[in-house]
Amino acid sequence: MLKEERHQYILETLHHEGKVLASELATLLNVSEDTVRRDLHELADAHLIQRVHGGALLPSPTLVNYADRQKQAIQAKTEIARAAVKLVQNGQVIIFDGGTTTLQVAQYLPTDLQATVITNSAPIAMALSAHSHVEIILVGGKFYKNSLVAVGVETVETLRTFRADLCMLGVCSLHPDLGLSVPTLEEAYVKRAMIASSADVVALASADKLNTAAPYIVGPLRDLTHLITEAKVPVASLTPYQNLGIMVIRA
Amino acid sequence: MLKEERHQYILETLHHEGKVLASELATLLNVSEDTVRRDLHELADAHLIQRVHGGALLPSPTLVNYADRQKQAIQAKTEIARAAVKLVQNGQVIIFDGGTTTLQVAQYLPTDLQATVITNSAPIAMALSAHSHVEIILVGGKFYKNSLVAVGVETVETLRTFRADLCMLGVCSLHPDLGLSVPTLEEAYVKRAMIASSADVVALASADKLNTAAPYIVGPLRDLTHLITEAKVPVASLTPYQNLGIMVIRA
DNA sequence: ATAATACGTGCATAAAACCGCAAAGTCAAG
DNA sequence: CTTGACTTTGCGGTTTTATGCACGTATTAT
Repeated sequence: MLKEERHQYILETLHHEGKVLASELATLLNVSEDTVRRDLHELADAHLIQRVHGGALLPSPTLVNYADRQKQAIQAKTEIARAAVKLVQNGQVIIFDGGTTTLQVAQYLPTDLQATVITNSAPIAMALSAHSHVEIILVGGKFYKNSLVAVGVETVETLRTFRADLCMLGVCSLHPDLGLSVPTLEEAYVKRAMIASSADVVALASADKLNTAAPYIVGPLRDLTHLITEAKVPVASLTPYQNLGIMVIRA
Repeated sequence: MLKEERHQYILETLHHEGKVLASELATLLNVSEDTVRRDLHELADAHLIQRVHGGALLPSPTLVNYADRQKQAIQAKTEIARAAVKLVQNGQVIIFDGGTTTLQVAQYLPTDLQATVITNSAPIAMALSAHSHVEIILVGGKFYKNSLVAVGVETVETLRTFRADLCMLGVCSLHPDLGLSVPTLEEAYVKRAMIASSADVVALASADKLNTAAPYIVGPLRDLTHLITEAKVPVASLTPYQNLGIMVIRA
């Protein structure tokens, strides 16, 4: 295995996992720890990673914040992401919502996928730039700094003009009676527009999102066609969703 | 077997396998390793492959590319950026073009700046998220993977609806007679729209951009009000720009 | 405080790259 | 067909690079 391949691999896993351990990399890549250390050293010199005792972290502070959140329940999110990826097919038009979970999905899409992706999320657009056969439409608007997505009238109006096969929706709160809800009004409008423009709507919800509610209601549960959540969620608590005809997947 | 055939074969396997090893190719093609090395060298010169110790990889994917570009000539870029930052004032509406130089400018903006930034660049929007008093408008459109900006009709139309005080324009090629030019048609349209919507236009051009030209003309030099370039550029070569009334700053 | 782990450096080795040269091959004009 | 200019290729020798190992030091954990 070439040095540059290892570098590539290290950067990829780092972006996926949020951190890497020198010892793990050594066994994973079948090289001595010395070599891994040298690799990490070089990457750090190029400011592509942040070297720390025992391994490395993501470099930029803004990314790290984002990475922090990403680290939380990484396990769960990657599993949800893997399950979500199975739902997409070549040739589809897919709307991608913002958020760390949907970003995971984007990163796990096969690199040779042919599709059109519509998104209001800057990180997702950037992540998908590596996929040479994916056409990316960035939906503009007022930029919301917390979640790094565009929101507002323009975003909603633009989303309306599309007709997508699939929508990957990051979910903040989901409740059998109250439906889908979010913490800000703007996000509610945007998600509503995404749902309205998509044939199928896939909600990605980690366990802690289930059976909670937030101030602004996006819409009723029957707007969703699929719900992907963690395996640890008890089957019983998912029956209300299934009863509404939602295809529930426990990743 | 002819040289061109080998080149063809090397490119094919590279695109198929993702990498090639010099040693493998030598046995596979029944030529000496020296010959293979010479082949790889030529292909690398033509930027068709990325030469590494032991073999070659695909020419670096976009994201890495972007990071690379950001690394190069950091020194010059930060100086240009520092000079550019001095031109912005509180309360202004500023259009930010994409590109690594303008990204530097964004990063060097004082964190307490109060302003509205309009941009079609995902990295710039993300970078400015750290500035809590800057309102960010992300302009959407077809996402161009190379430079991580939105382009296309929608981008241009949206840009037209704004009226900015200042425009930070990343420059590809600048020539006293031919004016401002860029490598793609789409970018030309976008930059033209940015210029049209701004009272002042600041061009950021490292030394190697001066007195060069690219296929697509954005417009004449008199569209610019300011030109910021490196200190190492000889004063004499800047007089044609000054004669047009452009305020030239050597950072 | 002490053990365990991780780090950095120098060194040895093997592989890969580079250099110059001469042999072999290619091509076109006479 | 032959000659001569040019290109391409392989070979020997040298230099550079990559990697693992040993060992002393630094950092973290118990």
